[in-house]
Amino acid sequence: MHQTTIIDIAKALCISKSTVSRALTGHPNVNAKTRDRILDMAAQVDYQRNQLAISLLTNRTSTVGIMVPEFISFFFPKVIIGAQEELARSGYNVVICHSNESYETEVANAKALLASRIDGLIVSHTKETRNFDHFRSFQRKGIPVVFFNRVCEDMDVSKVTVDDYHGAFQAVEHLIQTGRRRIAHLSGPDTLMNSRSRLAGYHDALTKHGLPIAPELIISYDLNLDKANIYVNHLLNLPNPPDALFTINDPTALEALSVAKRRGLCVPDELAIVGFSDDPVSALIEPGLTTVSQPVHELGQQAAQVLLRQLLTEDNTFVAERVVLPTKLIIRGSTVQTSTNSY
Amino acid sequence: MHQTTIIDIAKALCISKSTVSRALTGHPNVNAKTRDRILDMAAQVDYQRNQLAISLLTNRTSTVGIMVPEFISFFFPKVIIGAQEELARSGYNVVICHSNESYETEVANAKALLASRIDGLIVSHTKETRNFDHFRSFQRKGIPVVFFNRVCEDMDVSKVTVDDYHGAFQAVEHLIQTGRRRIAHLSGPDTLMNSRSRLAGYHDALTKHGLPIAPELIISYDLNLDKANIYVNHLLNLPNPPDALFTINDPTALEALSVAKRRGLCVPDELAIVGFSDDPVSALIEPGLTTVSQPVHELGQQAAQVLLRQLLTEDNTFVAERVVLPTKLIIRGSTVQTSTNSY
DNA sequence: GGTTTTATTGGGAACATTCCCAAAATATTG
DNA sequence: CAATATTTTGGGAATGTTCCCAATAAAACC
Repeated sequence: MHQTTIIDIAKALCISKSTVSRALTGHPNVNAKTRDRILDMAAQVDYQRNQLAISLLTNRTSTVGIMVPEFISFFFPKVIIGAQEELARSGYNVVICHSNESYETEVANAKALLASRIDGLIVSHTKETRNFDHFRSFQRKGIPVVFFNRVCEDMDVSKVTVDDYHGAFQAVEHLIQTGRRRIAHLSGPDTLMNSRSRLAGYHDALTKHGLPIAPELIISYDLNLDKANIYVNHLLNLPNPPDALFTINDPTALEALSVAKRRGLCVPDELAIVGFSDDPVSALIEPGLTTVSQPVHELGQQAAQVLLRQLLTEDNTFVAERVVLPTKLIIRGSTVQTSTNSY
Repeated sequence: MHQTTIIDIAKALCISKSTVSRALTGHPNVNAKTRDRILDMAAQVDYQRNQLAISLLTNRTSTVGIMVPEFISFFFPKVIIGAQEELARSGYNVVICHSNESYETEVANAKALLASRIDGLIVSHTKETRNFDHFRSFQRKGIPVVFFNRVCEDMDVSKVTVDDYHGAFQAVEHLIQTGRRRIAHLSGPDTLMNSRSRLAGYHDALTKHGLPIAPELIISYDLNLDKANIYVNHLLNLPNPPDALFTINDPTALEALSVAKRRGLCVPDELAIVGFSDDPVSALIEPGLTTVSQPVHELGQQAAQVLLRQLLTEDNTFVAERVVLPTKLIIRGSTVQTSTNSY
């Protein structure tokens, strides 16, 4: 099926395509009467410009790609919305790819985005990603890349994260200050920079307060929630079990909470639990989950702003930016006995 | 910055662009030796085909647009994933637009998708949408449209939904069978077809069991969660308050649950609550929320399959399909006293 | 070795648009 | 009214690719 083009309009009105183009793009050098006739005709045939042709000619798509590993959790959608709002303000469209935590899919998505000639890329990589060549392709071709949340250390590109180290440090310090001494950490895979940072925060908080690092209390897992309860049970079955658990994220902490309940453990008295992210669910359940909240929407905004700055720097003078947003410890019933269980 | 083209490769090897094109597209009529040289060179310069040029020429983008009103809740992301899996299998890319429940944004998104020449559209409209002309544009231009979840009655296009009427009917019947007599309904805006269907199911269940329709117990609201508690409180403040509440969706039901708790009402004894959708949170809270679950992932799959069938029917012989997926009532503590509160 | 067949290659149109430059039409000036 | 200035219009190149058709090169046949 043929879609109406400016040539169709030109023929119908017996004028040249140049004039039609001028009228439709709002160029001033066109007679008012002619312009009206053209606009009328365009409306009548429901003309829609062909962005493909324009992008091909101008070598700009006004489209930014956003790649995320998943978007079932609240986190990535909210980041995307933050970024999108910011990008829309500057006239950029967004195409969203989710890799389903699969490296293969991520590489395929990268190729597709490259072929579709996006102007920039905002990305959080999968937990499987060890090789970043598919992202370096963008860099080589002069397409700005901004990493967020899960960033690649080795690439000289802009990165936007929250202060994972400090958030974890605060969380663990809170557990120590409320009297816990055997604090376990259910960590993420070491492919993830934020996972490593949180582990470092955990480590340093213990050390600062003179507590030993117990390797048997540190478990790194692949974020596959189905397996979380296995690891939590393993920890609780230890001869000398932990009195507190700091997890890589809230879903894991919620699993832990459910395991603790199933085992008849009293939370927070027998086991204190702290998550990371402040998932909306964490405030709804009982006891409420103590967690490290991060400015999710702002994360997206900042990533977009950094990218926009780079898109506006046409020459190659742009230097990679590093943005670190603050986290905040939210204390709820999973670490501190609350007088009331109501909301 | 200039990206490598087949012409660059052709010049470098002193051959014609036609031969390069043939080699890269896997056309058989090219000398094996020449092909190897071309593929080597392409790999060396990290050549990426320009999809814009190909799409312009072939008049096909192999891209499907998916428009949703929001994607913070678990529902739409999961539908999108279902659809995307299915579409990827047939070699289609997906571009996702969310309208943030704004009609203006929806129209703007539709224009952008039209300009970017998507091959097909899967859509759930905003709660503000009363005029569907921006979707008729696609139809007129021969671009297949499939509505899901929130469908437009007046358009002759394919539609995929769950059985909202029956789901609501079952939910209300369950409330009646467990002894409730004054059942309130917190409904969605009447712009939404599924909202109207659920209201009809509520209505007919009451009628079937000889219960009166009490207009003061039916409130239609705009799904703005901040206001939900106002309406719930209003209902509970009635001289003759309801003993059960059926809500348009789970987030609303969760708000109601929280209001009931704040008021010191015992759920389910003094107030039974049923939601719709089976949000993951509904199983985690206490009491668990009784709700009507829908096959979310399958909804996306089916929408994609219907669209794919239409995309393969090149002539105009395709007739609109209507798919209705079954719902299932999940009974939890918010309507029936459970012996244990554990998971 | 010449002729026919087959394999391989190159040239150019087409896709829809913008933008530059020249041409034409109109308006302004002396 | 002629000369000049201004407005308005049209023609054509360019964007990167595929595909058709013709041209060339190589192989096969008599």
